[in-house]
Amino acid sequence: MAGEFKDRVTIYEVAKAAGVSLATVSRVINDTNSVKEETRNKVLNVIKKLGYKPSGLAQALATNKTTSIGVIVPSANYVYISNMLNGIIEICKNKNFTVSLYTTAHSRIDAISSIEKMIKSHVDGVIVFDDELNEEDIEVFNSYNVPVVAINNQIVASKIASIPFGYEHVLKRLMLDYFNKGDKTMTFLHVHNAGRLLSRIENCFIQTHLEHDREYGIINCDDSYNRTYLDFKERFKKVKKEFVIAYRDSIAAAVLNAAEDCGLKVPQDIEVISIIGTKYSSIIRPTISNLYIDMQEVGKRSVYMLVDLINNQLVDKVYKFESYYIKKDSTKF
Amino acid sequence: MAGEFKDRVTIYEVAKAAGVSLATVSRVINDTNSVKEETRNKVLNVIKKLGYKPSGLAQALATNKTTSIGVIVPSANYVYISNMLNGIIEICKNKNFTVSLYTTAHSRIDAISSIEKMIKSHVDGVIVFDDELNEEDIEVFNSYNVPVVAINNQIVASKIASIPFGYEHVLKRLMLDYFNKGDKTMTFLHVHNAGRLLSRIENCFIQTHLEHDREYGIINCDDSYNRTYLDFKERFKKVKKEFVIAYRDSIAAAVLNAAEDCGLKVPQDIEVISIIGTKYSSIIRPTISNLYIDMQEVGKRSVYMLVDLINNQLVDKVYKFESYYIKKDSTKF
DNA sequence: TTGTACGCGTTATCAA
DNA sequence: TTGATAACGCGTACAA
Repeated sequence: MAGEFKDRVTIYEVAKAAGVSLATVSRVINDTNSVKEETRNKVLNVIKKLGYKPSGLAQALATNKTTSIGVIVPSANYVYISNMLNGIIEICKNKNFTVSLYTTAHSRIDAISSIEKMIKSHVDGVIVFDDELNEEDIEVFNSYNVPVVAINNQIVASKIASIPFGYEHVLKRLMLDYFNKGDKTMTFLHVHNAGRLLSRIENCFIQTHLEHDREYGIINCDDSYNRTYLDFKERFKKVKKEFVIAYRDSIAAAVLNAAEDCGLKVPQDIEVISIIGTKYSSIIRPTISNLYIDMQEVGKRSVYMLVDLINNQLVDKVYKFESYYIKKDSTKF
Repeated sequence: MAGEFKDRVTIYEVAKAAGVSLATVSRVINDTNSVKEETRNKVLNVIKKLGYKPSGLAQALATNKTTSIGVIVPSANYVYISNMLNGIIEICKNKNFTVSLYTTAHSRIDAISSIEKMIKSHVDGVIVFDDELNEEDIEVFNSYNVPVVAINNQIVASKIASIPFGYEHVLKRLMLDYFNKGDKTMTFLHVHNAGRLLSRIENCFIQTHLEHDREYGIINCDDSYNRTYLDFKERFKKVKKEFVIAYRDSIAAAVLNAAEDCGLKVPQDIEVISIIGTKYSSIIRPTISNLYIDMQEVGKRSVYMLVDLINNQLVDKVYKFESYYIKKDSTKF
């Protein structure tokens, strides 16, 4: 429609204007081979004058490398995920990779379609932190020769590396310790469809209680601050003593706020821990005891591993992150 | 190195296997023109059997469309930004666009290099929410014919749309109201290099005070919970009455926590508002009065506008988001 | 309805 | 040190 359309400058036009062949221009761009200083400068000047920028598309098509990676997560809206994302992006900047972001919103359909799109777009590698995708799905990438780093998921395959999280060990020790010194029944907040990590931890929770012949509670809870707050305001009308294990800080905060609003004391009456601690664990009052993994570091590490995987020089395909317990004011110990 | 390299299936192999020309395969893929039902099925079967996925690169090179957009923000680590990001991604999924994410970390060098990369990678459009980039920088995109939606930044140019934020109006009314009913001096937390939005608001703050011949305070503060908390713990040894205007929830929380730890009452002794409210305004206790804009909606709107801009059918190039005041427990009014 | 041939903007191989 | 020229994988007039 608009007549002022200004076409992209191509390598060919640069060559013409500089009076050389396009091969020479290509050499200058990639400073490969040797080009006479004189012609190099001539070409560089023309490039600057014309505002030429090589087409990443054409380069990618010719070299079979896009220097872009795909990242797939359930949502960008969780603090621990954006922390990870930030780590990923930071290292990608150093390594000159571009990040394409895909979210599943806990929908398997979205997850599958994301895989399709990534393969179509020739990403050089993929970082997966999403429970909608199982081992089989991830191996689809491999069949298209796309390396994958799977976070919170231990998979072994040729072009797949993984970063598993260690929560069970710490949690179990925490629980055993509490069995000795604590005075409350522990209740686990089960969230429907919240992924494998939470399930694993829930299993650990149950298992440990069974092994030691202890009573425990499990209650369903929405993955929402407001719902959980309301549920617990109701619950705390009857229950006056409880140790609650919540998935995230927001959920833990909902329990804490409900407790306070019901006149219960933390940690005397109610104790709470958050499994995935973030900086909000220290901001919210009372501060929330939590199991911590530095997600920014996870993000960084995942890129390091992926880049090595892409270059066929990754030695150790598994890099485990152990969580550690940070005692704050929401628990006694 | 590894011998098990499996090349990508191309349209040509599909054509050969199906006994048709590659043009026909292309037609089937894009269901353009008419293809006989019989041959279509034949081709589709081969596609499925071979696991063929069209190369986005080649398609993009041929059609001059990448169906990908670039998003540039200071960081993925702020809650209000990830909210926006989530909105952007959601609509992009609907519209079948891929999102490439760039962060500047408040570095102009990073910002400039992001622009370069986006242009190289042929993004169909860009969403800019970053103060490192000024009007001139953004017009670079235009010179390469890349449409831009600028958030929190009103720019007029042919292929640029903008989403300005309205804070001043609400803030001013709030202050005037407080001049009448309030009992404290207002202090503005100045953050070095925090961008135009905060500067604008600071100006409004000063201006309004001057106009009404009122005293006011401005203090420098780091964009960090911990630093701010420590600073205010020190400050509240002397200052016992203050109305503080903070940029974000975390910073506001730092002030609130410091006040509490100094034995000051909120909102009797200390009042606090957060300019960019998020869900944490309601989670943190006391809850934080704030100026709210639904950043998820901003994100969605920005994509709608960008897509229209790309298709040359955007009618209104400016869509303003007005903030509104949400009164919580950290202020009296 | 189908096939041929060219173009998209690069890199890379081979000669010169 | 340079220049032709063939890929790279697709879309699309044009012709059949």
